[in-house]
Amino acid sequence: MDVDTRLLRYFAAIAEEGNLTRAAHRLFVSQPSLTKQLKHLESQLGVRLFTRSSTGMKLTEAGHVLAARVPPVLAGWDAAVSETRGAARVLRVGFLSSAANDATQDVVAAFGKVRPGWRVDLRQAPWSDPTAGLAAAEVPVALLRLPFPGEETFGVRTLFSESRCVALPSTHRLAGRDSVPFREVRDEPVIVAPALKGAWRDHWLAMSERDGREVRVGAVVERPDEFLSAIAGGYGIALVPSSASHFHSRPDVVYVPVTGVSPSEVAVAWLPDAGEAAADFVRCCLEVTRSRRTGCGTRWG
Amino acid sequence: MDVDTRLLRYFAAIAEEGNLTRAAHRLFVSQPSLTKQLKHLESQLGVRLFTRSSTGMKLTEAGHVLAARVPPVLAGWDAAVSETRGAARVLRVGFLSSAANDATQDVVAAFGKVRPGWRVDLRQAPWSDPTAGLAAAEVPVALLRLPFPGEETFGVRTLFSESRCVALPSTHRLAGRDSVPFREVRDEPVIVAPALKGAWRDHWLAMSERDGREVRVGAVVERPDEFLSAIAGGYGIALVPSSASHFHSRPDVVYVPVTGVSPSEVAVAWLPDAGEAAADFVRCCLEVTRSRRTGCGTRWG
DNA sequence: CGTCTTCCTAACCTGACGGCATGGACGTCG
DNA sequence: CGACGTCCATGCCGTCAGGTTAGGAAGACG
Repeated sequence: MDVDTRLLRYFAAIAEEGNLTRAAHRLFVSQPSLTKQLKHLESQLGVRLFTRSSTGMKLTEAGHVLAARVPPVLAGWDAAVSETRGAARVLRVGFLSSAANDATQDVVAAFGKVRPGWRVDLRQAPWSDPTAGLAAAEVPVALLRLPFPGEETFGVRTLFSESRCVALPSTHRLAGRDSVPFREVRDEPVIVAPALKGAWRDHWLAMSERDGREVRVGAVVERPDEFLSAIAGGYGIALVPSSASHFHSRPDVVYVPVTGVSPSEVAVAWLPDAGEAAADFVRCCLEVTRSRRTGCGTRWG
Repeated sequence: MDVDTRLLRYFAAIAEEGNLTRAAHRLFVSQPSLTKQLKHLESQLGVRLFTRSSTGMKLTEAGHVLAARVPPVLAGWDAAVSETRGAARVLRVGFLSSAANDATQDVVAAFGKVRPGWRVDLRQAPWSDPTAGLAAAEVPVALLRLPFPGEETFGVRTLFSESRCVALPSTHRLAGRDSVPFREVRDEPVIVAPALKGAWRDHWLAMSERDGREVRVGAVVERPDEFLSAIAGGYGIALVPSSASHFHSRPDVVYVPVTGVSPSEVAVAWLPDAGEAAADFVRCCLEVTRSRRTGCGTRWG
C-alpha cells in the first residue's frame, strides 16, 4: 500500500498530540486538511486508527500498533536520504534571499577546505517558506531568519543581528527622515505575504509593539517584485531587514531605519539528524561570521 | 524529505531493471511518467541517481546507496500495514464484480469459523483494475480472473473455470444461435475498457484466435452500464464470462456461448507477505469451491 | 545508412490535496 | 438551563501533481 511519507508524519503527530487541532497547528496545516488526510489513511488501511470524541482523539488497538511501527520506518527513510546525499558528496543548503549575502561565498569556501571534494548546492527558498526547506527536510541545513515556525525542533545558531527598516513609497510623508519610531507608522496599512503566520507574522508585523491595535492589510503579495510594486504604489508599508536597501533598491521605494522594534537575526539552522557535513557547514558559518565581526569590521548585508 | 512510497517502488524497479522502458512496463505506467517521477526524486534529493544513455540506466554511486536502503524501508512499511490490519482483526478482500458470486458468502462464513472475531471487508474493485486492488497492495487477497497483469508476482490458486460467451445486441444476425464459433465474430468491432492492456487485453480480445488480424474498436467504455449500452446500441460486441448473462441481463443484449476460445478462470490471489489470515481465507476458498464442485453439483456463476 | 531502441520534452487532462467557511456534537460555566 | 467554547466533520473551490499521448534526439546494430 502506497502513501506519502508526509501522511505518516501527520499520523505520528496526531498520535502524539491526541488532538487534531493541536497537531494541525504543530504541522502548519489546517485542521480540516488533517481530518481528511487521516480519513484517507484509515480508508486505505480499512482500519479505524482513532476513536473520536469531543475531548480529542484516542488511538485504537490497531492505531497503537501502527503508531509503534511508523517512527522506525520514517527514521529508516530519513537515514537513507541522508546517506544518499552523503554518498554524492553534496551538501544542499537552503537559504532565504534575505539571509544570504557576500559572506556566504566565504562560508562555502571555508567548507570546501574542510571537506575537499564536496560540493555545496545552494538552494534559494521560495518566499512562502520561511524555513527555507528545512521544515520539509528538503535541505539538512539552511540560512534563514529568526524567528521561524518550528524553530524549537531544529538546531539553531544565530550568526548576527541586523536592525530593521520600514519600506515606504518615495512620496511618503516620512520618506525623507533619517529614522522613524515604529509607533509613527504602526497605523499604516501593511503589505503581507500569504505565508505570514504565527510567530513569523508577529515578528514582521511587530505585533508586540502595536498594543493590540488591529493590523490593516494593504495588499497580499506572492513575490518580491509584487512586494516592491505594492510599496511603491502606496498600498502600504512593511518592515524589512536593513540589508533590503541594498538588494531591493528602487527609485520609488525608500528604506528608513526604524526604532522601537527588535532587530532581526540571521541564523543557520539544521535538522536534528543532519549529519557530519552539515555540522561542518555550521562550524564554517560561525567561524566566518565571527572573524568578520571581530576582524576588518565588514558588515554583512 | 517526504515522498510517496510509490515513488520508492518506482525507483527500486528502475534500479533492478536498469531500463526505464522495461520498468515502466513492469509497473504498468507509461515510460514518460517514470522519467518525470525519477527526475522529481533526483531533484528532491539534489542527487543524480542514474547515468543515462541510449543503452539504459546505470546507478551512480549515490544511487547504489539509495538502492540498498530503499527495500528495507518499503519492507518495514509493508509489515507495519500488515500488522496494523491484523491487529484490527479485519481481512480486506478485493474482488471483481464478475468474480464474486453466491459462493462468496459461503467462503466468508467458513472464514468466520476458522477465525472467530474477525471481520471480512469485501471491497469491489473498479472496472479499471483487473487486480482488484492487489497490485496497489490495497488488499492482501483478492478474488479475480486469470490472466491478470502482474500475475507472476503473487500467489495464485484457480478456483474454477467458466466458458465464455459473446455479448451481442438482440438484433444481431447471430443473436438467436445456441452457440457461435469465435471465428464467425472475430471481424466484428469490439467494445473495450481503457485498462485493457497486455495479457489481460489479449485474453479478453482473444488475440490468439485472431491470426494476427487487426482488432477494430467499436467503443471505449468506463463502466458496466456504458458497456451494455454500447453493445445494445450496436457499436460492437465483446467476450464475457458466461455468468455475465445472470448479472447483466438486459432485453436488448443477448449472450451466446462461444466455441474456440479458452475458458476464463476465477482465482484467488494474494500478496507474498499477506499474512496468516489471508492464507486461511485462501484455504476457505479452495475448500468451498471443491465441495461445490464435487458435492451437490451447484455451479458457480 | 536505415532501423531500432532508449530516453527526453511538450501539451493536455483528470483527480487529489489544501484552504476557507460552516455545521454538529459534546462539555463547561455563569 | 441556556450560552459559549472546544473539537471534529463536511462542502465548495482553486491549485497542482501525476498520468497519458504524441513527437523528437542520440546512440547501437545489421
